[in-house]
Amino acid sequence: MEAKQRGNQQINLQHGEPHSHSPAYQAVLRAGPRVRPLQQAHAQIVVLGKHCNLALLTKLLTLACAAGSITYTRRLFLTVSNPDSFLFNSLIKGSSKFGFPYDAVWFYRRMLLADISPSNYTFTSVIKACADLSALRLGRSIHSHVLVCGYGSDSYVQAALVAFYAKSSELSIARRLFDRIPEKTIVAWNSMISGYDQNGFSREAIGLFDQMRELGVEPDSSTFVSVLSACAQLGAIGLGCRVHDYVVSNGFDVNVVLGTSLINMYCRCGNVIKARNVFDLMSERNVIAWTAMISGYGIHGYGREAMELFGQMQIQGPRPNNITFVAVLSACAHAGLIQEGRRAFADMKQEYGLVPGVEHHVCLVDMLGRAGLLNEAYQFVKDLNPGELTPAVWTAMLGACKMHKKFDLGVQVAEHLLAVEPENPGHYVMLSNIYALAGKMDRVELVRNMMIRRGLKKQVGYSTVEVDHKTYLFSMGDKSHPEIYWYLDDLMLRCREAGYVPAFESVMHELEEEEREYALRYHSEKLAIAFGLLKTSVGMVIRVVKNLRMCEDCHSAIKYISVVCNREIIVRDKLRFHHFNNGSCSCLDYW
DNA sequence: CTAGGGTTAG
Repeated sequence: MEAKQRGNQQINLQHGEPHSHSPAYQAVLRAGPRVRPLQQAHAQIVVLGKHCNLALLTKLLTLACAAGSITYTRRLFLTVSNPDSFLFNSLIKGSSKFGFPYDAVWFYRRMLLADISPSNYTFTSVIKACADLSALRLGRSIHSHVLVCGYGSDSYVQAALVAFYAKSSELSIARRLFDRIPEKTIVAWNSMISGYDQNGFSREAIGLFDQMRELGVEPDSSTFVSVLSACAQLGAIGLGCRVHDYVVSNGFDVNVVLGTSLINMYCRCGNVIKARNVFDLMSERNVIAWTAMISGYGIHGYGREAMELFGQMQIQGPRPNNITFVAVLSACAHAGLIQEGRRAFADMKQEYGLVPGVEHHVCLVDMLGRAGLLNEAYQFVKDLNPGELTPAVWTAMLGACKMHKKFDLGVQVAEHLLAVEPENPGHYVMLSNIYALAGKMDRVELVRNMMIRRGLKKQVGYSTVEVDHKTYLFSMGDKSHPEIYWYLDDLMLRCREAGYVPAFESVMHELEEEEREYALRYHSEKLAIAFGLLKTSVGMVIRVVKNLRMCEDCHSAIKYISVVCNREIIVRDKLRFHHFNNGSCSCLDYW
């Protein structure tokens, strides 16, 4: 109320001359969001004896916050003798907006201690801070405070609460709250849809989007961003394209965020050309947009295109950051661009002053390892600081050992990993695969028993394929579509006639000899491809998404399938894309 | 003389 009255007064002042501002106020305005000038302006305020003027101090504090110096903001705050609700709301808003959620909460507590009642404005900001922190307990208590203060039906507070519960992984609470909103704003819908998406529930995100459309609620660009992200996760290019068409034909502005999600969607659904079209048409491109496009080339194995774009970025684009270099290095790793990768890693440190993290080390080991430079990879690992020797780096080293059948080192690394992360089933699978490659079946058995004793299971692999805008999911030995089995049996026979030889060593260790070919034959990606071939007409591309990495046998089999059926098959596995056509794969067996 | 809420990309 107090605020409203003061707001009205402000209207009367609107015709005042700009120079009616006091010198102290002008000094604050001139300083802008920069710490040093603000300090000088503060000194002036004190000299002029205006240090009790709350309006002036509020402006000063807001700018200090915007300048990114929360320490200075807090110091200034402590000099204010009797802060009012205006000041607190500005501070809470500023800290949560500029990335200081802890301070937002701290100021909120100070506000309560000062016996000043929070408003709906206060709550939206402090709930956002809780969401950023995933601070479930705190958020819950603030939620009850919201109800006590009578703001439970404020639409802004409701949307913030839905987002908060979703970001704290409490999706059912978020949903219950959402369902109870009688008049749902577009932001409430967006909060719930993005909540599903961010927690990996892509289908639920899309389902809610459909429901929203059925009710005639008009989506906005933020809705599209979440839906496109869900499409990207699922590889649902059909829906992705429809969203894109809708955006274009309804004249939505493709801003940086929306453009970047389109790029990401097209790349992860297998269409880099369309992604590049979107990139070229964007009027504003920031570091995130460039990085998305570079990473898109990388996961398709188009290393040269990735490096060319990166080169262009260095000349006329925004400054690359750590994430850009992850994209660049992994593009090099997947395309065998060793020299370029080494160079980029050096530039990252020397030219850009960036500090490589775990991901960069993993990329480098991966790159050297794939290329067969095992000694160099191992030397690189040994040269890292003890603190940088993370399991992820060793896992990359282990992958290289397996790929190049480096038995002794592989066993050594795997045993180290088992000691450090005994709960990670992936390490056991790797170790047993290495033993299997070396023909040490007694050891394979040993590792398998150890895994069982510790109650560990390997991750379940599954694949999806899109037919007529619907996605179908398959897991190994899946019996949901019996009609594909005879087809697949026949198909594999034709592949064998064309020269395909099953790679038995790719089978997981727990199987008996005679079961092996069947286990291979019914891998989820083969089932999904068989289904796709059966249900789509000649000439249509088969697109499959797998949650894990493809095995070597499937990779070889699919090359033959592409010949025997004369079809283009695109498989996205956990790491990258494989475009199969005419008996070869775009990864050139370099994966 | 002060703020003006919630959702969104690598």
